[in-house]
Amino acid sequence: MAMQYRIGEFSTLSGVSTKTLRFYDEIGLLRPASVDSRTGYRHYRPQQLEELASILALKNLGASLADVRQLKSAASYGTSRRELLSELKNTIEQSIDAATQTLQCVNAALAELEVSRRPIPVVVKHLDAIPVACVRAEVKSYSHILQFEQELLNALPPDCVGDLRGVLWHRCADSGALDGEPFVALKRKVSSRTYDVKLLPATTVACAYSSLDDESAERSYEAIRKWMGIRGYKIAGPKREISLGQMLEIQFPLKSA
Amino acid sequence: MAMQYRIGEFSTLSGVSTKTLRFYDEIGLLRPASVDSRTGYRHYRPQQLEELASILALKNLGASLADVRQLKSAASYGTSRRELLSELKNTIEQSIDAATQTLQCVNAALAELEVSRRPIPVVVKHLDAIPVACVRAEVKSYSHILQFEQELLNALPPDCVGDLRGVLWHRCADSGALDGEPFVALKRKVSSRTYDVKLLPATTVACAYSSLDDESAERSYEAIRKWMGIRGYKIAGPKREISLGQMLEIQFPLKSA
DNA sequence: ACGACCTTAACGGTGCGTTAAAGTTT
DNA sequence: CAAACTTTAACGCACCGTTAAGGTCG
Repeated sequence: MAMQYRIGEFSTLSGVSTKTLRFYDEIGLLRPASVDSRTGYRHYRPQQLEELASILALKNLGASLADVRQLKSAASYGTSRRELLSELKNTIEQSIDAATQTLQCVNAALAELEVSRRPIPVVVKHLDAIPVACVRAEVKSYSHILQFEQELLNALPPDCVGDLRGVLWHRCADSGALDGEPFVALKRKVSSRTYDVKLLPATTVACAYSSLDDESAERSYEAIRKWMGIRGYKIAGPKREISLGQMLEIQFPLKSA
Repeated sequence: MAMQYRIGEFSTLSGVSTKTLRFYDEIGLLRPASVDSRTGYRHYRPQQLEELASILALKNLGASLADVRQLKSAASYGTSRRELLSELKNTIEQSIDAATQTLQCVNAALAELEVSRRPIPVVVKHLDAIPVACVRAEVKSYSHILQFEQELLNALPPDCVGDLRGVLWHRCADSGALDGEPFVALKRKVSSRTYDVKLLPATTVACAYSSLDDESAERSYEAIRKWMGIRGYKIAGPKREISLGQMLEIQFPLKSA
């Protein structure tokens, strides 16, 4: 008679709960050596302790149960095991990198709480390309750009103007002048000599919000700059300011990195 | 009229899927500013873009949605935010440590694949205390210990002998003699002069399996030693060998660390 | 009237923990 | 007979993605 255990004893011997053992049976990961056809009782054998140990060992290295099950049915044990371990290695390395990054961000957030009561939230976002009409202009003051925006709106047939509008800010060599480019989204194609029609490229941005006054906007700009600095991001193209009624959304395009 | 968006537009503006927005509504994390009572349509306002951003920012730092929701309803914003960030920091640090450990283990497993076709799995396990009867003996050879085990079994009333039995190996100063202590689990209390009755202490062990021959056992011993070395574990007490019919389970008690 | 929008409802995925109700063994 | 064991079944967790079936808006 071959030695065999019922599920409870196998559970205490292996340190794995009966629920887990039943679950492993259910998903075909570790089937009992035999099942009493009348009572349904599961019976395990000593060798299955080792089999279970090999499952747990892989699980402890981060493998999913699906991975382990797949490995058992694999043709060439050595090869696929190596592949699995390599994948696990990559996954772990990536997660360590990500966690290290996140840790720095948390530390930065804690530091910021010391100086600011209400830190300004910054988030990343992927934007699709947008067809727009726009005019580029150098202005001396921020409010001056609003005139150009109005002119742009007036020059467009009203039925093709989308809801989205804003300003692109190009880098100016601190010459005292601002190089802005108001734009409005287009619902359909138009063409004209008074304005440009182009496609704002798809991009990933870091963004934050502000109210309409300069001071608030400047705080948001600063928050984004700091945020990017911590994460090592670089700016990639003109900043965007999106009008949202009483609010402003400020976007810094990021290098895809 | 206050500016407001339907869920689809709010979704594209924020970069968060409509499904997620509905989910956040459902769990009370971000309620739309208003809901049309007839159609059920949700309406969002620009300010909620910022609110959503603050949610995403926390989520990106590893906070759970429950954490974020709790923070919103917290009395003292600054304090609880600091607490949350500190907890996140601890969690992240721990996960980095754990992942670093795991990474080393994966590397070790990869290295082992180069030398051994079938690595011996090693797992940790928590054992409860076990009441046992045992005799301690110095023997010259491993097989000699089996005689003591038989004597022990003969000396005990058969109805109090449990299924579990094995040998404790004490450290011997390499004097050429082995210091072993066969034991059997007891189902009820007994006492005698020919054997000791005591409680094997609860402990955490690293364990592996082998067949009954010396060579196989030695490979398993070596596997456990290597496994412990990588993880920096130290042994804490006599090793245990558990009889499992045709198999042997070898256990090294670990310092709880 | 058609397409693009919106709604609720329900399943899926990961790895089990946790009752619950009911049969089996000692 | 009671205690200790076993069985299946089903919900819960975290965070949505993904159909599905059916109203609403322009």
